[in-house]
Amino acid sequence: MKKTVLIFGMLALAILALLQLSSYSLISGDLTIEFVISGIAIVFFIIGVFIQKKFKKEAVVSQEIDREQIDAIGLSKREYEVLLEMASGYSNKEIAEHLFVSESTIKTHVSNVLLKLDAKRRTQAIQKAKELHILPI
Amino acid sequence: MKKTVLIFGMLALAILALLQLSSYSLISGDLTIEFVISGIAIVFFIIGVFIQKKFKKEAVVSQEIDREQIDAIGLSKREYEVLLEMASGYSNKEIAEHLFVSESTIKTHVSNVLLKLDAKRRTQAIQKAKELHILPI
DNA sequence: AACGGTCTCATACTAAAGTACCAATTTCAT
DNA sequence: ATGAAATTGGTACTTTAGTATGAGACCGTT
Repeated sequence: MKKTVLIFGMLALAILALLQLSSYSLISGDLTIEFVISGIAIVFFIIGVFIQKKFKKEAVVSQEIDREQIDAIGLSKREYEVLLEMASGYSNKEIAEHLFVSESTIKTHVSNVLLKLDAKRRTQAIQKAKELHILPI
Repeated sequence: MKKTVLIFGMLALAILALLQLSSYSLISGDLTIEFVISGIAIVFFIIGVFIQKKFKKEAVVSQEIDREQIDAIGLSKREYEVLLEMASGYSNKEIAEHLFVSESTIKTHVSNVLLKLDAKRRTQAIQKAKELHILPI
């Protein structure tokens, strides 16, 4: 995040410098008008591409999760937490430790998640959850 | 695809027209140099953003799988196939049926995949594979 | 021809996942 | 406050998953 700010700051400076440079070049007559304009066009085109790329990457990574879908399915808060842990690749025992409950409890939650997502295995549940856009990434 | 070509053609024409227009404007002295340059900069910046967006949209949907990563990890062709099936949520038995081999064979492949991805469970393997960009979406 | 790698399959385990039922608490809205 | 839903937990059991080990068959390379 700090990196982004830094890059944008430097970019802004570069743009200003470029504008100044081209104005002076034109006035002093070192370069033709067409050449300068073409240069400007190319540089700003590249900058546009670059910035869009940067934004897109961050937008895609933090893909929206469909909260309406979650309670349309009927997943409770706790069950959803367990689903997230499952999707992260943790075992029932590990999930139990993370959430400070017993493994039995996790098994109950997992079974409920499988029922509600109509899945036979946790891997299938994860896949279905992904298709329903209720999982990050 | 035909649409894309059309858009690009019209864009190229627009760019040329813009360049011509600004040259004439400058020569005839209707506009100041700074104004024209700024205008050009803004327009081309927007064009850059637009084009990048167009390309990205198509690229993101079918997110690239990093084939180099696959053999950097040392996954064989068959092992990767099994990994894909795992990620789709299938059981070993189902994968065996899909690939026309025995469940024993699948177990062997799965074990190898887990080893190579340094995972303890298939869900963890899937998660890691996702982070390594070797899985579609 | 010999070798390494891959793919195949089997047996015999251990470990984890998942099911079925039951039950006590807690939470929360009507 | 009362009832419904959610959370927690347990036992007992079945089913998958995963490990370890060994081995035969195939393929391409040197």
